[in-house]
Amino acid sequence: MISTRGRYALRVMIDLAKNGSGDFIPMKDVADRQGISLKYLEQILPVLSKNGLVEAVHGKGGGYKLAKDPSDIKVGEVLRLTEKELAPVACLAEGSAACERMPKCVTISFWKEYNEVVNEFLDSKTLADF
Amino acid sequence: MISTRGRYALRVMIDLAKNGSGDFIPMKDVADRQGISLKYLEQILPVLSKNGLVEAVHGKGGGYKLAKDPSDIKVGEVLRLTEKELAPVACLAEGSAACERMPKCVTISFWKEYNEVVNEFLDSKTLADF
DNA sequence: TATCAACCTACCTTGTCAATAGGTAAATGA
DNA sequence: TCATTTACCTATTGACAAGGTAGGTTGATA
Repeated sequence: MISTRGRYALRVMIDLAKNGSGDFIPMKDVADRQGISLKYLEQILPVLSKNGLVEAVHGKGGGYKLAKDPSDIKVGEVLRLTEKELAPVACLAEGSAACERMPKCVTISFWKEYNEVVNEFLDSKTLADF
Repeated sequence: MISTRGRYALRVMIDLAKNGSGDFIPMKDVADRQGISLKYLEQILPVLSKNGLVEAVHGKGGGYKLAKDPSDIKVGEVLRLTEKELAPVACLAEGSAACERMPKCVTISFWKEYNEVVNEFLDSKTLADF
């Protein structure tokens, strides 16, 4: 089950793509339109700006806007940044210690394939598809 | 992230397929081989026998065995029964109340497609593939 | 009839989810 | 210069699920 973090992030990005006319949009507007707590969004978005998916400007007249063309932003990028883990098993996660069962594990190659199928699908979709 | 319930269930099924010579195998043997708590497996397996994936026999000489040929048991069947939810979002789960945002939701068709991709992959694999 | 094994139910501990709350830093307009 | 706006940072909280443990009951066999 994808968590609200990832789902909200995706909705925000789509909202920015639709309502973005070049200028910066305060997150308060997006939160109102989407019916999502502003405070909650505020702790989800920094990771997206730090990784170059959106540009952020403080202060009056500031807000967010997409850093790239919607067709250049993959859904997979958004979810991998915001979702804690997309990998199906712990041993395939980012900084995971090697599993001791690894040598005789008969399921690892299956889970790797699963992971690839999911990520390929998510990377085949961009914000422009919405 | 797939939970241990689903992953253990899959490993048990593969174990039964490999060590099954036609007679019933006590779950204690499987638990020992796989290094999984017997008590935990005991609350995972009933759902598999109730849904006809394995046969169970009580008492001395009893245990479990696959109810069908390994090539006739899809990984998707095992995981859908043991995993609480495979659907990516709540509104696509089994007995879920309709989401009020549904009419104007722009992501629902995307999540449906995601769900189909995952389930098709899981149903393309059987126990015989391990 | 003793033993084995599936099955049922309750409980417990730990951790994550989904927020809420309060404050700080930066940028702008008046 | 100062008030306002907006992004960003850091707890804290309540609810709930994950991942077991524990004990007992039922069914089948030797």
